[in-house]
Amino acid sequence: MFSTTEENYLKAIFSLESNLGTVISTNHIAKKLETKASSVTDMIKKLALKNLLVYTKYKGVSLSSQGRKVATSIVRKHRLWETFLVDKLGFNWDEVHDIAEQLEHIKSDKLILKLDSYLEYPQSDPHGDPIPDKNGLIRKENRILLSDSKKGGEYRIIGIKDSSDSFLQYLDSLKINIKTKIKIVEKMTYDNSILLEINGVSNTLSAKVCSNLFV
Amino acid sequence: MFSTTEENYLKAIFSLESNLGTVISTNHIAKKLETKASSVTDMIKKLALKNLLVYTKYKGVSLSSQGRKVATSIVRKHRLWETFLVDKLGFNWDEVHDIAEQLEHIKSDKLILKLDSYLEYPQSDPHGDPIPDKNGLIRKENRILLSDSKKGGEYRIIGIKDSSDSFLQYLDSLKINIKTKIKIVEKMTYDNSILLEINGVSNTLSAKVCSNLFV
DNA sequence: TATTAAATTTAGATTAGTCTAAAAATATTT
DNA sequence: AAATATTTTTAGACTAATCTAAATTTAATA
Repeated sequence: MFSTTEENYLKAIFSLESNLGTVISTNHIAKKLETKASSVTDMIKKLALKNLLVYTKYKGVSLSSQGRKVATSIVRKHRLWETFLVDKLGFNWDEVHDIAEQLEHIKSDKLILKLDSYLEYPQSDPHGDPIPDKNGLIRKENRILLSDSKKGGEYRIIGIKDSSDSFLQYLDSLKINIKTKIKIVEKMTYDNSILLEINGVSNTLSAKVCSNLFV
Repeated sequence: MFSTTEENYLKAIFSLESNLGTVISTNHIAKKLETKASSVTDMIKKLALKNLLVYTKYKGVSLSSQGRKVATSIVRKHRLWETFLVDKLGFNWDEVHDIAEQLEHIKSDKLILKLDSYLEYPQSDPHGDPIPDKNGLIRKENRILLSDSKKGGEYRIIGIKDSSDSFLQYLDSLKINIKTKIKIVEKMTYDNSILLEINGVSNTLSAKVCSNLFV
C-alpha cells in the first residue's frame, strides 16, 4: 500500500497541521523529519500525485481526507503499540517511542483490531495522548496546560506535551505520572513557577515544566 | 545493523542449510526467495564482504558463525512473535506467518527479551518448531515423522513439517493440533496411508499428510 | 520599489536492491 | 572428449529515496 517513508511523511504533516493549524511548508517538514528540503519536495510531489495531500508549488501542502486517514491510522498504531509495550511488556514510558516507530508500520488490519481488543480498547497511550479510533476519530481532550491552572485547584496529570526521553525521565524522578493528582499551592508571578503538592509532598515546578504538562 | 533484505537472505540460507546439509547454491536461494539468480549473486557478494557467509564463485555459500548467529536470532524473533500472535492475540496458527515475517525485523534486543519473558519462555512456536534461545541454540528435537511410526504406538503430534496455510487449515478440519494424542491402528502397505484414532475417533491419513507431521 | 535574503524547486548524482540479457563457467550427455 | 545444457556471474539499466549545488520564486528590507 504505502511505503514506510510515505507513512512517515504523512504522519509528520499530520502532526504539524495539528500543532500549527496552517498550510505546512517544505521546510517545516524537512526540519521535522531531519531531512533536506529538496527531498521533501520530491516526496510531496509523489504524495500529491497519489491524492494524499494538496500541494501548491512554493505554497506548501495540506493533507487530503485520504491522507489524513492514513496518518491517523499510523498514529493509532503507534499509540496502541506504545500502550502494549508499557502495559503488557513492562517498558518504562521513556523507552517505547523508537520501538513504536518501527511497529507502527507493520501491515495487518487484523493485527491492530486484535491488539486493540487485547489492550481492552485503551483511550490514551502511556503519555496521555488520545488513541484515534478505527475511523481515525480523535477524542477531543478537555485539558489545559498546568501553567494555566488556578491557585488552589486540584488536578490530575492527563498528558505530556514534550514526550522527549529526558523530560519523561525528569518526571519519573519527581514521581509525576499520568493520573498523578496535584494541588496548586501557589503560582509565582516572578518566574511563573508553580508551588504544588504531589502525594502530600510539596514541590516547585519551573515554568518550562508547567507548560509541558496537561491537566 | 542489517537491512531487512540482508536478514531475509541469511534466514533463507540458514533454512536451506538446515534442510539440505550442504553448501547452498545461488539458484537454491533464488528459488527460496522468489528472486533472480543475478540478484542473489549481488547480495551474497555483499554478505560475504561483511563476513556473514563464505562464498566461492560458482560454488555456492555457507554461513559463517556470525551469519548463523544473525539468522538464528531472526528465527527466534519470528517464532516468538508467532507465539505471541496465537497465544496472546488469539490468531489461528495459519494466519500468523506473514505478520511474523514483518515483526521479526523490528530492531530492539530489549523488546525480544521482554517478549520472551512475557510469553514465559516458550520452547516452541505454534507449529511445534523449536525457538532458539538467546545464544541461538536450537533444542534438538527427539521427533520422527508420523510416516515412520509403529503400528499400535501411541504418539503426540509435536511438529508440522509443511506449515503452509492450506495444510494447517486441513489439519484444523481434522481437529489435529500440536499436542493432539493419536494411536496408530493400522499402517496400510498398499498406499502408505495410516489408520489411526484421534480423541477416540477413527480416521485415515494419507501418506502425504503422514510425512508432514512430526510425532 | 529595488535589492537582498530566505525558501523552494530543479538538475544531476548516489545507494540499495532489483531486473534483463549476454558472457563465462560448470555439469551433463552423447 | 566434444557438444550441449544448465548454472552462475557480469554488465548495464531501473526505481525509491536521498543528497548537493544551482536556479528560481517568494518574502523582507532598505
